[in-house]
Amino acid sequence: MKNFVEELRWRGMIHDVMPGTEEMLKEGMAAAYVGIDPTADSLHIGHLVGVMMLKHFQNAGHQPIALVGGATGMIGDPSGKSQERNLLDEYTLRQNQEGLKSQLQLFLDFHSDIPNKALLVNNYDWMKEFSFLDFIRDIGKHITVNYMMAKDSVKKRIGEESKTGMSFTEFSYQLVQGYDFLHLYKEYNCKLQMGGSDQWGNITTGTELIRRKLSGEAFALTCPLITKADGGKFGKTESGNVWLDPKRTSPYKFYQFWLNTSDEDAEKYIKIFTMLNQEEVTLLTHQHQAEPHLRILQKRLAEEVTTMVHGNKALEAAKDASAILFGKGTTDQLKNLDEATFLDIFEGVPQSEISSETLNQPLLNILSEQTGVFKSNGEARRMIKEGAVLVNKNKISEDYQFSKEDLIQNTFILVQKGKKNYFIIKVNSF
RNA sequence: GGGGAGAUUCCAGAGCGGCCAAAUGGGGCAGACUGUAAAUCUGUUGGUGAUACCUUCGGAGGUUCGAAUCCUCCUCUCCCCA
Repeated sequence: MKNFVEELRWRGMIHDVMPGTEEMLKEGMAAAYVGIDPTADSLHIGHLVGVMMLKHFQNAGHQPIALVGGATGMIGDPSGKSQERNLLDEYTLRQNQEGLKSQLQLFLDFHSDIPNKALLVNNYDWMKEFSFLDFIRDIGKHITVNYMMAKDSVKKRIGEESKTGMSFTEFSYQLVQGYDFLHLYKEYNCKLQMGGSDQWGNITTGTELIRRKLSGEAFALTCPLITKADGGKFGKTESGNVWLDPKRTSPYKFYQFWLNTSDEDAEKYIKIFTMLNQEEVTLLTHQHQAEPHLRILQKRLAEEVTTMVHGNKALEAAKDASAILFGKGTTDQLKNLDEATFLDIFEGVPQSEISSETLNQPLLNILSEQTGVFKSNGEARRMIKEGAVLVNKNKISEDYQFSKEDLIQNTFILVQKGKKNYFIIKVNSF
């Protein structure tokens, strides 16, 4: 059995850990859980840290439990939810749960007969029948308001500078989450909850509850919140979240996301998001520092994560596409691609279709109204003036007019908005 | 229940009768420089038939030649007292 805490420690994945956790885990197989909000039917990379913790946990010979927060997710956003809405939500919830599970299987072993196979549970299952009265009597009784108020998450919300206040629902959140822990402790002998550092307060409410109600001992471990060196929010791009679902974020975009991390972040991320061992990471980091322009870390990071999530084939496709788009790709090369390769490379790149007659319309018209490359004529005009718009890799000016000459394989036009944003116009010729 | 403060463009936050599509900062996007990095500098950041017009400053009315700015009512938020 590997030392789980030690493993996370060198990876920089420990923010805080409750004393005794390491010792407890050394005693033998244990169970730990991480909560996931089922707000969508796909994970996004913000979830990945928690998932990786579970993966390492299973790797170390322990049993990982992924808890889908169906109940907690419902109260997380308390504004304006009617009963009807909640019913609908249950249906969505189940679907989301299925989506999440299929993705979690990429990381965790749910099926084999090993004793530490992963589990997926949904707190909605044990919360839905729990009446309010029963809850405040059986659970609320064990935790004082004073204790709950002392939490940072609460203090911040009721303090002087707070501008929004805090509803009772939000206040009770930590207790509901605490109960989850108690429940898993009883049902699965789960003694550890993990999560982001912002979860520390909620987790310790759980351990406290277990101690007061059952005189049991439970533990907490949190990882630092993932940040970017420039202070930006991790996991967001201009088009929103980076999802694991290839329908939401194409493998190409996914690959590009990791490839684009800054040097500083790449050193951190490769430890967190890949399974590479310490020697490999150290070696790669040294190589990278010696020749930073080769971006060894970013490439390896992108390869590892993309393979893990989308598989080898998708990785190769993403790399091919990247080479053509960012390598020394020229207009000629572009035009020489056969249709299959072209479509393959640009899979996931936004597309829109127009008819061949439309091609004769003014440039701005085509770029905004007809295809939605730009939100408005004004935006299109501005960007063209800035030299940010390329057609088939050539810069264009405002008086440019599309013609048959622009069609790749008689069908496609490749429009670039800046260096990184591609767009395909498919011209139907009939 | 009483008293006070407030709701502005993606966010924060100025503006308090015309010069306001609305300062400033952040964020976003783009250009230059580069290594598809960071930092830096520059431009841009409601819409259009663009020296003008249209829609926008919590909602609905009103005053005025003219309102984000004044008045009335409403909705919501925060703070203090009970």
